[in-house]
Amino acid sequence: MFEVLFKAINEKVTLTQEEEELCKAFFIPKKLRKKQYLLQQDDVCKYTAFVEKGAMRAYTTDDKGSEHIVQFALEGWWISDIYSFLTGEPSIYNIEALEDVELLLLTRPKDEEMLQKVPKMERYFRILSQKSLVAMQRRLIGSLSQSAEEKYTRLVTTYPDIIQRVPQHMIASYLGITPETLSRIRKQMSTRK
Amino acid sequence: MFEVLFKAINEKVTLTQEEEELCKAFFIPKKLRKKQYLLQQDDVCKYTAFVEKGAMRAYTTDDKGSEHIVQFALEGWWISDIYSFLTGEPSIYNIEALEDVELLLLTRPKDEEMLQKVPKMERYFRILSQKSLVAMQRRLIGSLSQSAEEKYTRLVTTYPDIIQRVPQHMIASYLGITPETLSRIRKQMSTRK
DNA sequence: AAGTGCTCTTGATATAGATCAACAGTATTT
DNA sequence: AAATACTGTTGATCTATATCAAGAGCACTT
Repeated sequence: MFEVLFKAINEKVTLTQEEEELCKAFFIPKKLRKKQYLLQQDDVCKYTAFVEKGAMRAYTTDDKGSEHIVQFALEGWWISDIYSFLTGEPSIYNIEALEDVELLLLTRPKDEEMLQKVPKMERYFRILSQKSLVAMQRRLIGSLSQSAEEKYTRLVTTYPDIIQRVPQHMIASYLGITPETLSRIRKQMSTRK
Repeated sequence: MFEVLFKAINEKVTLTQEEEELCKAFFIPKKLRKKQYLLQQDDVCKYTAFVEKGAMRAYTTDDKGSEHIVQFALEGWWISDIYSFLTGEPSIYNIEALEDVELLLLTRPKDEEMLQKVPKMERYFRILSQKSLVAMQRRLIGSLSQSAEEKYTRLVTTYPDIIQRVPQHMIASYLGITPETLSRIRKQMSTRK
């Protein structure tokens, strides 16, 4: 149940056996079936979720009704709307299960309590957010400077597992291009080499 | 010298007088003249900088030679290439003073030492990176879903001070559009209302 | 086994924004 | 005070990608 979580955490900080046990108490295990939602637009994000198994996505819908995927999360990743989670403001995101998933949830009070009792977790989350920030910066620069094909190629090489498990039109939405364009690009790439 | 810094920190965590004094010792004050660089592409980012006074920018140059601005930093902001700073890998960014600036620098060892001695700073940086992450997500979604005009309008309303102090072609670069397009957009907007 | 959704593909056409080029003000430097 | 470098504007043309529309292949459901 907690294997993936502590494996992930211990890559960044080293928890003692006691600390691990302490932490466990704060998480709420939760299963979702494919297509179920952890969070819907305009609700407050009550949980930060760690994905033990399965795949999820976070996306917004803009005024014209088109979806934009902010993040995918496979096993070993965290997903939530931190802004809404921390401020209590309604969220602009939807978080949906793309497969049957097993999650470990933290509520706001549990999160705070855990940071109090296990200060190493403060460090863990600092490192984690800095890492996400770096990745997000890269993605932004990519979206400003790269062609649709370059963006796709980079995604394929950095996260091949996502390509395998997620429908193509969602990949397109993540990259900020239309499904049609992605389809044409893939065709080109395949006939070319 | 440290007014802006501690004002910024105390908005997120509360430091005692002793803690403030402790912290001070870790920072290296540094002045740069307009157009001087704190970091150049391919060098390792040795410092994380807090801007006490002035304005800076971080940018990359892509294969085709065009510049993409990742971040501006006015007084009260932090700037660095965290990735290079934390890993010791060469940086892909340039960090340049846009005006004469007064900085407070942290080296890697000083940073670690400070986190050890003043654990509240761990919390401060965690909160700070989460906030930056949220802002970065917003900017990404904007860049995927908004028209050039919408992006510009949003920048004007969220950071009016940046617009005042930074040349227009850099604003364009930050938004991921050409200077010509920005010029035309501004003209349109002004004649329209 | 037929029906109803998804998911992806392909074609025709439209468009926002890029690129290239020239020029005019303003600052900075010498 | 002249020279040189920035910065922003405007026009003409080009291009990557979007949009609209139709159809084909699967895969669940009943």
